[in-house]
This record gives sequence, structure tokens and C-alpha cells, in this order.
Amino acid sequence: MKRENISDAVIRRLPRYYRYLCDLCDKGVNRISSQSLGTKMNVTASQIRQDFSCFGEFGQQGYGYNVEELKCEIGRILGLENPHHLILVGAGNLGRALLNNFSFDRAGFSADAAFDTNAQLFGSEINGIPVYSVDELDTYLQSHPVDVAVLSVPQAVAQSTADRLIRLGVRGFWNFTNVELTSREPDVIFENIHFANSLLTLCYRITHR
Amino acid sequence: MKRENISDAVIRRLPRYYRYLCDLCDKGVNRISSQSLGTKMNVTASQIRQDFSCFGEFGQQGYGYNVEELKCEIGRILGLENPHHLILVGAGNLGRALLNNFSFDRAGFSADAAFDTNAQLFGSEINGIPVYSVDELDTYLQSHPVDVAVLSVPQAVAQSTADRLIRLGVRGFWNFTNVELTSREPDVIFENIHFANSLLTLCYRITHR
DNA sequence: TAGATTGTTAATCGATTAACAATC
DNA sequence: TAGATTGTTAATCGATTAACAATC
Repeated sequence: MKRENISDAVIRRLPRYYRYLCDLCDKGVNRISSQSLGTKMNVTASQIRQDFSCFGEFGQQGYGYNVEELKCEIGRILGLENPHHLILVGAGNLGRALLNNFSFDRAGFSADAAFDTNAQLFGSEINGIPVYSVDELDTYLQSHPVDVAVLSVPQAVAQSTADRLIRLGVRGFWNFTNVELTSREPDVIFENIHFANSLLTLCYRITHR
Repeated sequence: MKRENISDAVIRRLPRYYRYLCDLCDKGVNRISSQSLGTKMNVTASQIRQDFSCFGEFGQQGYGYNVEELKCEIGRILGLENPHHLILVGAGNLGRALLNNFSFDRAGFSADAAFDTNAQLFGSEINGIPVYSVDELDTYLQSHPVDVAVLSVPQAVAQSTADRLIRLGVRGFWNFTNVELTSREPDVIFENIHFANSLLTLCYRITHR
């Protein structure tokens, strides 16, 4: 086990490993080698062993990996064992789509509350999650732990909303605003879903064919 | 100009360059050096010059780059000059959120039609875009050019829907289904927005702090 | 001309792949 | 035991950064 400085590339591969291992588990597969997992996932066996070895020794020579065990280990590494708390800020089309369709619990999160500026939504629920006024953010955050805020507010208020949440102690952001957020605090983490970057990349690829 | 084999890393940086150049243009900035652009974007001047040089010589020694000109060049490289045609398949919460909020035209696409299985939607419009039955996909595609399909259908029908669209000639997919799609055809391009991968990565980061 | 900044080549760094001894 | 497969070290590959001659 090393665990010194895990590269971003490795971290971004973990969810995919986890998903494949869940699938194998569901199918009742007990055991897998880096070789056969690599074939399934279209990566080299070397990379799989190298990646796993960043976190420990999960296999057995001559046998391979126990699927159930490895799945749990990677789940633990990802931080899925006890749920983190999450709120959503900005319950427009996209925010509602996320609350209705996305399985936050399977990603280790409990979606506790949503906030918006539209008074018509106050007191309502979206998929069982209560919607409050953004004015109540301060009081809410004083009494509830929040690890991550989903930011799905308009671009114009993206940074100011983030600033406010950071001031209130939020340190993780799932950022859907298409704005590059920054923070003075060094321990704040932004995970960006940048739709435009993604579609422009696709545009490039279909253009240069 | 080389243009041999542009790496994925470079391509994924182009949209960001484009965005920053658009901002500079809007602000009325005429001229910028790789040095100052690098400072703004938090990348090295070397990388910027290296990246641009894959596509041509857009600068001038001793001067830097003309912002307007460079913006246009990168827009052209990305394939923005004449719009590609796009349809959306699966007009649920997420599909509607995209049609209502996302500026397809700014990414070089004309969003022409949406398709769903919900009969209540047939004949309606979402943000000016007509919604048809998925049964009409065949006839629609016979008479309309479609470069990209936005896939926002349920996981269960993700691959089959993709297969059908591929058979009908679609070669680009903006894939929101969280399913890893595959194609026998080698020239099909999938650009995936995988929400779960992204949130799991965030989960890892807030866990290991 | 002198100063600035490019485009490009060379050097460095990091990530991926291959190889193999250890061992189940 | 023999065969299989790991974890890890070494080799390779590719991407980033530094350096600098060319030149506006």
C-alpha cells in the first residue's frame, strides 16, 4: 500500500471499476482476474493492477480478485460506506431533473433539501425532497451538516451563490452552472459538469472525421 | 501546421480557450500574449503555444495573438462556422431541461426536433422545438440531416435506441444515459456525460481530505 | 534598432505498459 | 507440485514544460 499521491487519472477511473464490479456481483460472479476484467473494460491488465495497488493489496496470486470483496474495497475507497449530506441549490428544470432521476444514494449521498428563489416552490417537495427559500440557507446550514451543494442556479449568480455557501461552511460543489468557480479557501472542491465543453468536443470530432 | 494526430487532451482544452477568447472579445480586448492568457487561465504559456501550433500559426512574434482572429480560428477548428443538426431523443425531465436551458446554437448546433414515447407530448413544442413520437424517427431521419442525437432515454433502452439511430445513419451521440454505449460501426462518436462518475469522483475527494 | 513574443525543438516529467519474481 | 496470477519494478511512451533561435 502506498497511498502517497494518487493521480487524478487513477481517481477518475475508480467509479468505472466500481460499476463493473457491481455488475459482476449482480451477475453472481465470484472471482475475476485483472486480465479478464481488463478485456471486459477495454483497458490493460497492467493498468488495473497498477491502479488497485495504489490503495492496497486486494488480490491473491494465482487466483485473482474476489469480486464482492474488491467491490466493497473500492466502494470504501470512494467513500460510499456512510452517506454524505447534499443539498441542491437552484430547483429549475435541471435541478428538478436531477432530483427526480439521479440516484444520489447510490453515489453515497443523501439528498436532504433543495433551495430556490421561486416562492411558488417553497414548502413543496420534489421526489420527496423539501424545497425551501434560498433565504433559509443560513439557518438550514447552521443546523444541518452539508458536505456537498449541487449548484444549478443561473450563471449570473453562480459565483456569488458559491461564495455564500463557502462562507457557510460548504466545501464540496457539484457545479452545473457552466461557470468556472473559484474559491479563496484552499480546501474547497469543485466538480464541474460543463455541458458546453462536452458538446464542443463532440462538435470538433464530428467535424474532423 | 501539423494536424497529424491531435491528442484528446488538446481537443478537450479547445473549448476552454474558445470561451476565454470570447470573453476577451466581449470585453473589447484586441491583443493577448500566451503569457497573459496563461496567467488568466492558469496554464503555462508553453502549453498554449504548443496547443495552438497543432493547428497553425495564429500569432505574431513580438506581438502575440489578435483576440478576434484567434477566437475565429479556434471556432473554425471546433467546427462552429456552419451549424450541425441535432435531435433529442427522450424528452423527460433531463431532456426538457436541456432544451429549455442549453444554448445549442452557441455550440454550433441547431436543435431541430425531439422524440419521446409519451403520447401526451406529441405535437407539442419545448422551447420552440417540436416533439414527435419515437415511431417517427425513421421517416424523420429519411428527410432530415442529423449529425448528433442527444440521448436522454431510460437506461433500459439506451443501447437499443442508439443501435436504431446508428442504423438510421446518426454518427454522433451526446450520451446522458449513464450507459456505456458501443457500436460495431467504427465511425460513431459517443460523447458521454456520466453524472455518476462525476459525483463519485467528488465523493472520493471530500472523503480523502 | 531593441524589446517582446512567437513557433519549435529539446528536456523533463508523469502515466501507461511490459516483464518477472513472489506466491497462492 | 505445476499453473495461474498477483504486486511491483523497469522500460516505454506520451504529454508538459523549458529554452531559444527566428522575427515582428
